Amino acid sequence: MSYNSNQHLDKSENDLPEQPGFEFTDWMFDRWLDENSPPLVDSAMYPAYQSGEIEEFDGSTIQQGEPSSRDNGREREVRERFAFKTKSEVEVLDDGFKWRKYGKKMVKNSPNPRNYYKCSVEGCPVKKRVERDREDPKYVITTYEGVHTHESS
DNA sequence: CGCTTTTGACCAGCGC
DNA sequence: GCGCTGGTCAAAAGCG
Repeated sequence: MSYNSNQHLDKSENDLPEQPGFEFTDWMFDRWLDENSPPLVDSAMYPAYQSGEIEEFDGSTIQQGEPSSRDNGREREVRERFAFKTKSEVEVLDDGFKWRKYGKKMVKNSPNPRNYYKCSVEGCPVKKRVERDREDPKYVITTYEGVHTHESS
């Protein structure tokens, strides 16, 4: 497969999909945000990722990366994580799942808060994190963590 | 009424 | 140790 994750898709805000029930398409792009970045994952892969059809990208497993300096040799729970950036004025994008917000934090180096959500379906472990881009407030950064154990809606 | 959101408290890891 | 930071909990408030 050949996804071009670095390509900045230039679409206007009018191109935002209808809600509800929009699908992840190429108007989004994604990337990991910290220096311990796991491989880039194109948001176009999301549906396949979600359904478990793919687990790899560019030969690397989509997960939380190798133990980094932060892990300091300890065991780390391996979870899938998945981030992308979106041009949007609304932070909460309806992705077909039901989310319950459970936290809000101010992050350093940014005037913007970060919001923590959890999937509210029975025992579903998926979490998501939403924040605005530090230096370009027109963008919203969404990070999914985990895989849904159920269908959407 | 049954959920969600809000919000400060709490906790654990890490650097000093 | 202590304090900072990022992540989570939970009690109360809010809303359909």
